[in-house]
Amino acid sequence: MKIYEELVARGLIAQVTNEEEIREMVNNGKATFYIGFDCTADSLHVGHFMALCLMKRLQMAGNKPIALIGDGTTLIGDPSGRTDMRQMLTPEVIKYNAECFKRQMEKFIDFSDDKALMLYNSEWLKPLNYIELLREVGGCFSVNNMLRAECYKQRMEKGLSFLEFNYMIMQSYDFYYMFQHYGCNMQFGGNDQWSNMLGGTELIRRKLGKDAHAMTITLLLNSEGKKMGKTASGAVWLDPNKTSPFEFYQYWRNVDDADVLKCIRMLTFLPLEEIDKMDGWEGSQLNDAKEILAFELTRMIHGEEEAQKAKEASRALFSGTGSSEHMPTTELTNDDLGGGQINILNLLVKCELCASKGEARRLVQQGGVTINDKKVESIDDVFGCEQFTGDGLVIRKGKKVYHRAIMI
RNA sequence: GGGGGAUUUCCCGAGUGGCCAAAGGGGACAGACUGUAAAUCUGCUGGCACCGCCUUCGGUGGUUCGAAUCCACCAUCCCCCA
Repeated sequence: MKIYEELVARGLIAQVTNEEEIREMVNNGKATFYIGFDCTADSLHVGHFMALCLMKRLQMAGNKPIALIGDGTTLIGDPSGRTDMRQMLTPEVIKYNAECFKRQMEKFIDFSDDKALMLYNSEWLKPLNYIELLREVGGCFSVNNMLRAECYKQRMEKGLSFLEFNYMIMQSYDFYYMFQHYGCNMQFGGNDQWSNMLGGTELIRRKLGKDAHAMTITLLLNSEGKKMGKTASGAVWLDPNKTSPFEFYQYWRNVDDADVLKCIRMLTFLPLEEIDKMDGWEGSQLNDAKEILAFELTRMIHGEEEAQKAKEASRALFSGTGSSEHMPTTELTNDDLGGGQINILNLLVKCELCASKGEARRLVQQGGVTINDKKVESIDDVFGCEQFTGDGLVIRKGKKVYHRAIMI
């Protein structure tokens, strides 16, 4: 099976400009393609990870990836999929974020020997002169068409500033520029980028009379149609300091039954034959598939060792043996235990398991807190400092959240 | 530039002078049931020293014994006309 067919079989491809030509290109390693990354945060997240995987798959098939760090476009802000204007980031923050991205990508994509490129679009966007730009490419964009684009449509009611309206032009210019200077003949991106990407192929066709291609990656949606990779507290990050390997593992261990196989297919590098076998799994057997998914992804991002640890910690906790070794831990000091003891409510707040004492009170009253396998019955329970020595206390909130508190 | 409308707690959305920490829904969280799944049912959802007090209804001032509600100005957004 060739790479293009594999991508289709994995359900990764959403839309393409010209299937025949694209298949021909990628299957024969003739594509130089780029994926843009807007540096709006200081770490990549799961959505980016899909893009990175795709880059890697195509790179393995002999194609040349360009990771485009959008430090220039981020100055404008992409309105796609947003109902509000993005917060404006300062150039310093953008620069810092771009560096963080770079470090994470290098672990994943092989940039040696020109096998892949990393470019920054500020390089060519910043020197642009307004009048010159308008004269050069302004005529190639039809405002009528732009307004019909899906990414702007949803903003027509809420309001769209001229600043954001220009995002498509900047992104198109990126493609146009790289087409000419780096031989970049294809663009990849999330399906929500489709209209922006077409802007680029259109610009190249009008200005240069040449064909360039675009292809979008299926957005990873769960069975309810929501974007995956998000938790209540925000995105699932690849940076272990922002989302610990254990949390990362647990996120995937907990996906809905309906989504497991799709995730394995789209995100892991397991051979398709192996995945097809899992397709027949049902009921609680799917738990094994979830474990495989969680392990594979954790391994790819945090390495074999961390993945193994996360898996063991998870198994230990949920099978009841309660190994506290890899659990998130809060270290308490003497100050926290004024008078040699601490109240259950303060303890929960201190460990950041609850945002306020009121929330902690509620939680305890509803029977949602267990300490060392014993349910906390009263909001007046207190714990003396001697209980925090050694392995400390294992606090369980609800069914799945484990936390350890120790004294230092 | 002119005219009309909007801004409510995580989100949507009721509320037009006291009975408002603010209906209803969604989401989140917890309990029961389970397979660390889904569905369902129940509870819960500003803070605290919790039968009481404190801080919230875009911002700032004002009217009033009392304001999310009335007035003035400012900000942001939407619609219509240019």
